[in-house]
Amino acid sequence: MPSKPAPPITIDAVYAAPGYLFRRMQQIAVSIFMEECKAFDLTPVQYAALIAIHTHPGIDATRLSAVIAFDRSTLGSVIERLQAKDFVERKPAPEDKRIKLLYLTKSGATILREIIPAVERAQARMLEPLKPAERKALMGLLVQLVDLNNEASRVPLRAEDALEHLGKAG
Amino acid sequence: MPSKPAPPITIDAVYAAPGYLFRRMQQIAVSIFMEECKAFDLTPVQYAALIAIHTHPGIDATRLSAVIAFDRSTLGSVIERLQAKDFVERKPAPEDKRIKLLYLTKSGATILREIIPAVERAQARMLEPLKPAERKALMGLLVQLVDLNNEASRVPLRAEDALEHLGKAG
DNA sequence: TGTTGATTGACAGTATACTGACGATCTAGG
DNA sequence: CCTAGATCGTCAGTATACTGTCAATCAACA
Repeated sequence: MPSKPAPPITIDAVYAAPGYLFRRMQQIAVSIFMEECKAFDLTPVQYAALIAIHTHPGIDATRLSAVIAFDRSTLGSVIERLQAKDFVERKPAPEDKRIKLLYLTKSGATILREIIPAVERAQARMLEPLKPAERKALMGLLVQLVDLNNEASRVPLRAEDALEHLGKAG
Repeated sequence: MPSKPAPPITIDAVYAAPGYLFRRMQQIAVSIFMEECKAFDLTPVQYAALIAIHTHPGIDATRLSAVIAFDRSTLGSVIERLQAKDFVERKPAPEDKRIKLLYLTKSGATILREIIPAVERAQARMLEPLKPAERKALMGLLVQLVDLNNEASRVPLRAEDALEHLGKAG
C-alpha cells in the first residue's frame, strides 16, 4: 500500500496560512496608520509607548516593555527617539539607581491628544472592508487568540503583573 | 450644553485596537514559526521566498516581491542570505540584462521538502487555542480582509498580474 | 554581613520593513 | 534612430524586532 501522498508544495498553501495572513495584515495596518498619522511623525510603536506612559506615569522601561508587549532591547531606541522629539523625559529613580522613570513632556501630552482622532480613523480603516458584524467577530476572535497565545512570544511579564509595584489602585 | 466628552486616553484602548492585535499576532506567529523550525535555520520570510521560487522557477526579484508581498528593497538581502546558504541561485536573463532569474538549488529543494511538516505544525499551533469552528471563521475573515485591503500597503503588483510574463498556463 | 542570584538598562549582531534615490537597461514614440 | 519614460536591481537611511551578553545595582539568604 502506497503511503499517503505528500501535499503539493506551492505558494498557494502560504496564502491561506495564518502566519502569512497575520504578517500581511500587520503590513497593511502599519501602512494605514502611517498614512493617517503622517502629519504627526509618530510610528505605531511610538504611539503605543506614548499612550502607555501617559496611562502609567513614572513607569520604567522594563515594565513598559511588558505593558505594550515590546522587546526590552527594542524599547531603548524607541524611547531615545521619543526623547529626541521632546515627547518623553527620563528621570533617575531615587530608591533604585538602576531604574529610569518615564514621563510625558508637555509636548508629548499635547501631541497625544491631537493624534487620537487620526489613530481612530486608521483603526477604523483597517476593518472598513468588512461588515460591522464581521468586524466584531474578527476582533473578538483576535482578542481571544492573542490572550491565549500570550506566553508564546517573549514578553517578560504580563501587563497586570508588571504594574504591581506602580502603586496603581484598581 | 457641554460638547460630547472626549474619550479617555488610556492604554486599554490600544489593547482592543485592530492594529495592536495584528502586531501582537504577528509577533506570536513569528515566534512559534521560529520555535518549530529552529532545526532548519530559516525565517518565515525566507521560507516564503523559497516556496515561491519553487512554484515559479525563473522568477525575477521584482515579481517575487509581488508574489509574496515583500518590499522590493528588503528582498535583496533576503535572497543574498538564501544564496549564502546555497538554497537559491541567480542567473542573468539572456534577453534582459537588468534581470536576474531565481532558481532553487538542490539543497534548497531538499530543505523545502523537509521543513514542510514543521511549518504545518507551526501554522496549526498559532490557531490551536481556538475551537475548530472559530479557526475557520477567523481564517475566512482574514483572507477577506487582506484581499480587500490589498492596495493599502505598497505592493507594486498583484500576484496574478506579476506572473503574466512567466509563461504560466493556468 | 558577605556573597549569590536576580534585575535593569545598554549594547552587539542579525533580520525584516519602508522611503527615496541611483545607474544600467529596456521600450515606445517621434 | 534617438530620446523620454519606465523598469530592474541596488543602496543609504531609518525603525522595528529578537538573541545574547554585560556591568551596575539591588535583594535575599546563609
